[in-house]
Amino acid sequence: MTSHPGNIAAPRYRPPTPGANLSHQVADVLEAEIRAGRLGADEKLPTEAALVAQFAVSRTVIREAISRLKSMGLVVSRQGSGMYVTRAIFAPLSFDTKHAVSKQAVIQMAEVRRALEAEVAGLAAMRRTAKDVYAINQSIAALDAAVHSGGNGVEQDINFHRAIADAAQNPFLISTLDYLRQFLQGAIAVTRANEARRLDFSQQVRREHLAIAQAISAGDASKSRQAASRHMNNAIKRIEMADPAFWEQEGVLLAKPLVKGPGLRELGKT
Amino acid sequence: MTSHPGNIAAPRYRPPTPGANLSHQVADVLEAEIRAGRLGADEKLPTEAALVAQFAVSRTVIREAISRLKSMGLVVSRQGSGMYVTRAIFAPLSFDTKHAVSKQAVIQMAEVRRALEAEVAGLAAMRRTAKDVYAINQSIAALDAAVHSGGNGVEQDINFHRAIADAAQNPFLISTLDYLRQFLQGAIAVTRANEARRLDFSQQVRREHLAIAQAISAGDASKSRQAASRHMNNAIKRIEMADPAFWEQEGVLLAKPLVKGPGLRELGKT
DNA sequence: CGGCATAATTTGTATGATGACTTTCCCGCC
DNA sequence: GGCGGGAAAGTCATCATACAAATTATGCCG
Repeated sequence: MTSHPGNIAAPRYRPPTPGANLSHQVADVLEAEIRAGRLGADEKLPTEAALVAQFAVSRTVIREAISRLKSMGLVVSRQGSGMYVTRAIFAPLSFDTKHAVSKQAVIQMAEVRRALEAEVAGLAAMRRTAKDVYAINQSIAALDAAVHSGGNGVEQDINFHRAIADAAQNPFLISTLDYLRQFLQGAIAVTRANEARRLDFSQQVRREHLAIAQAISAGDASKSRQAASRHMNNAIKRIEMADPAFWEQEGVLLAKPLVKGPGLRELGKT
Repeated sequence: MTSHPGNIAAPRYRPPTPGANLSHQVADVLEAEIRAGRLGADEKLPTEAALVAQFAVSRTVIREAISRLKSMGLVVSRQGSGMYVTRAIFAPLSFDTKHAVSKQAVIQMAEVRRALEAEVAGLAAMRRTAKDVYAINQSIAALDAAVHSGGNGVEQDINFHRAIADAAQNPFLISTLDYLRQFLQGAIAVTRANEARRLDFSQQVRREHLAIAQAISAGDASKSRQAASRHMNNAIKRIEMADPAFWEQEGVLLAKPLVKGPGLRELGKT
């Protein structure tokens, strides 16, 4: 508490989240209120002035707290009217990876992916259009070409699986797989690098891909599921036998930025 | 643009996200910078003063924009030092449900769940401990008791599946299923309400649950997968034949608040 | 060259003022 | 009495300034 004049501000102590700044604390309290269901389904929050009084902090703090809630989508505000609780109170999914990501974590994520890849393969077999089949075969060809020209084919590998997901016609499966890919991209790169050094590995991966594509093309959902599941099983095995030294380094599977520009020297005044 | 004295503020126009307030726009630009990989791996952002100059807005706006980025986990700030880009740049998963959630969307989400429930059942069969088996059987008993005493058993149904997920020993599967449950909770309630009116439905659900539990208990991964998959398949069918009138109302599967308290009358001064 | 006090820098918080937009309410008119 | 219009109050958005608190840089002195 500061000692500015003109602000009496009865003494208060702050149990919640002691190691954070004020706006963080206020935001946490308000978020808890909203998620708990108090603080109504759709109607308005107390005004800024009221919150200032209740929390005994400045408008700055209140506004930054509200700003957080707005960015979470829990609150919308209309100028001149007030601030309103949104009813879209779904907490987003965000894997907890604060401790350095271990090999075990990658394998566990790959287990999630195994389930989803089997599902999309099965659905793709039932729902694929001629265009889907074409896209899948195209992506295999692109992968072959990339490998043949010396690339690691990570991007093409990803596109292959994405093409299958597209054929499954389920946006939620697609976005969930996209989410997982953020974490597994690094592992994919490692295993493909391994495969590049072992022709037999590379060939086997190609056979697995072809098996999935053919089963989907034939419309055999059960066989597609099996083929995809087997592919992911083997992928997990390949991860496990990857260079142990690789897993030592910090932040293995963190998506690396692709480019590194000049910063935002020229921004803002667009 | 205002006409306050003392702030020259060269004329500027703002193409990005025209229908939003300034802090939102600034936050969007900065977020794009960070996600694009410009604006470094770990080092510091321009100071607030510099951003004020570059964007030609007030410090309030800059701070609220940064506040959003902090709540997203893209930025951390240390008083006296500066603001730093975090390297945890994983975008969280957040299903797009802005258009009224349709029956089709629920079924698609249930497809995602089908894949994951089969996976957890299979893993649970391989990894379950004696305690896990006990917990699963307990949850079935609790569900029976709830139904017998006239409840709909939604909570117990959820606990049953959660017990299985726990046995699978994969935190990422658990959290992904928890995420899905937010959306499907409403649908679960509806189908269970249906089952309550049809004794044969209720019995079949119970048989399906028992089949899963027994397969897990026996350590038969393959059978567990099949049982779980079959259960979810039937669940989807039960959703499809649910009262069509139900799907008319707005925001069907939105998790309803459990309690509704007095608001934050007494908050802040804790 | 090292250590320590001090200054400069930078984020955190508080406060007041103004603009823009919305809602409410009152007052005159029909 | 009802209704429309406009003023007034309420509210969020933005700007500006000041000070506090923490960190970092500086420079003096031994």
